[in-house]
Amino acid sequence: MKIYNTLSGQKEEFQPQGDAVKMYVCGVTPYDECHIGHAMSYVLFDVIRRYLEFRGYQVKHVQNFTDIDDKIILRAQNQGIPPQELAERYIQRYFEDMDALNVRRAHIYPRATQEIEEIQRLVSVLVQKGHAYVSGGDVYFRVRSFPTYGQLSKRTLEGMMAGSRVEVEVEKEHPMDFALWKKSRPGEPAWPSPWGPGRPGWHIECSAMSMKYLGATLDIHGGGQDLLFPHHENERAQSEAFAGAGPFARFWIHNGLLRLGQEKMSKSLGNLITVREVLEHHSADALRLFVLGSHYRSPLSYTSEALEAAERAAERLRQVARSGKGGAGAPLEASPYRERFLQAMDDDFNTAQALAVLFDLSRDINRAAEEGGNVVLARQTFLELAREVLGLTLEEPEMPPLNVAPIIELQKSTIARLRRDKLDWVIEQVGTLLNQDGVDVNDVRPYINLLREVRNALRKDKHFELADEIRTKLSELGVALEDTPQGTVGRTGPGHRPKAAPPK
RNA sequence: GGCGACGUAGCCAAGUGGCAAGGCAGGGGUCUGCAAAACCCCGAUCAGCGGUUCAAAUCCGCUCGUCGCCUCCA
Repeated sequence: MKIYNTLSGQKEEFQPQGDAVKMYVCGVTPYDECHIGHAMSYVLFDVIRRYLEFRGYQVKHVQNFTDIDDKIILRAQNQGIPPQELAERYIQRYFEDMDALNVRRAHIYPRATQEIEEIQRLVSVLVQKGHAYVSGGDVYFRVRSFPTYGQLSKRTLEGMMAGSRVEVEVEKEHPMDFALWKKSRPGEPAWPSPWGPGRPGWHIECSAMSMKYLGATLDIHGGGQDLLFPHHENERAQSEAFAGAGPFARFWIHNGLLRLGQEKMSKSLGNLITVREVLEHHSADALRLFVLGSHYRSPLSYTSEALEAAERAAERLRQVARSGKGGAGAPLEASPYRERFLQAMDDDFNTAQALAVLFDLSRDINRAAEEGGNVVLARQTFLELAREVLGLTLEEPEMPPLNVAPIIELQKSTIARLRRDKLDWVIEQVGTLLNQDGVDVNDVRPYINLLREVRNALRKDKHFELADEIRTKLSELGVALEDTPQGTVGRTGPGHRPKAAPPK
């Protein structure tokens, strides 16, 4: 298995150092909703973890919450609530969103505020070793004490200075020195420390937490490309300076960033689309397919059209998951597809190619089934790869919120016409059902089923005009009816909006 | 200004030296009462120019265009 390592700039053969793969992924700063850039990143690392596990590795996955920082403090002040309350709220949101996306939970979710002691221990040692110094209640890391500073992000101290957007601050020895510990201002959260009351700087919490839970050398350290500098560069410097040895991480993995239009989607630009918003209109499978359809190191542009295309692609895969078992003919041999899939994933997690294999397999399963071949085992392979590795559920999308009134209306008009056609036995059934009261969205399903039954009866008697009208109207309501040799099936969900949708 | 990435069919997107994956959309068929689904058939010489090579989307150079990081951000 080869993985592209940001540090070396090339693909390297991956082997964990011990029995378990030690994987640390930078988590969120919980002060706002998760947007789909987060979704992209965590879905990718979810697939990476899933694949490692699929390959037989035991994975220990740690992901942090940086639950104390300037933005949390500021926003909490604006809302008049304690910072911890704000952080807690968005941590819960994070879990809800990621669960909805079928992202496996990490084994440990440490939080910066619960690791203050460990953080202070690191800072103390760095000061002792001469890698950090105290300045007016702050503690700074001395970048010039770490010879390979800049190696990860491929830049030099000189180069960074040349940009000269760096503000020169008098209390620092070097402009690129960064805070390990920040003196608290009045009203801000503060913890007592040898350097006075304060709080951790950004970066140090990740070093403290990763080393505490995973040891001095990680197998994999992941995050978005926007964290490469300064966050990861600094993390690496302080961690290796602390340990007095390296590497801090054997493989650095960075995902490309999600764009909206021509720009990066980011909190600072305010061009956010939240995970929640997307899941209102699309299935989690569609979002995963959208993300996995391109390479994780490339930037990806979000458009609603792309999501809709992914939804239809998801529907295609679901179709395979739920279709028949084929016949008793020659079985479809799935191992070649499996091989190709693994080969793609082994090459730096080429999910786009792996997905192409899955689509090839889908087509061949359908074809073999049509020709009477046995596709039971082939489908098993298909489901295993799609579900376990790519984290797709392939389940029917949730019933969308349906407007009950038009469906009842449709029933009534159907009944009226049935009367005309003197199909008394149907009327009786429908009438009985209509007498129920307390109808709400959750009671819609039986009505649909009833209409389907009515329609089938009509079809049997060749009343196609009315049968088609029922189908068309249901379709407009977001309910698809498909006549198959096995009978009529009804489906609802985001993938079933009518093709020629009425003006939105 | 410094560093880096990218530019492949209508759209999205793999492919890094040897006849250009896959998805969506579109056209033509098969099946079906009709639809839907499914299956079959149909599409690009890879931003432009020059070079290396028997052979380049794939290597080198230049040009044009887009984006990212350099400040908080997955």
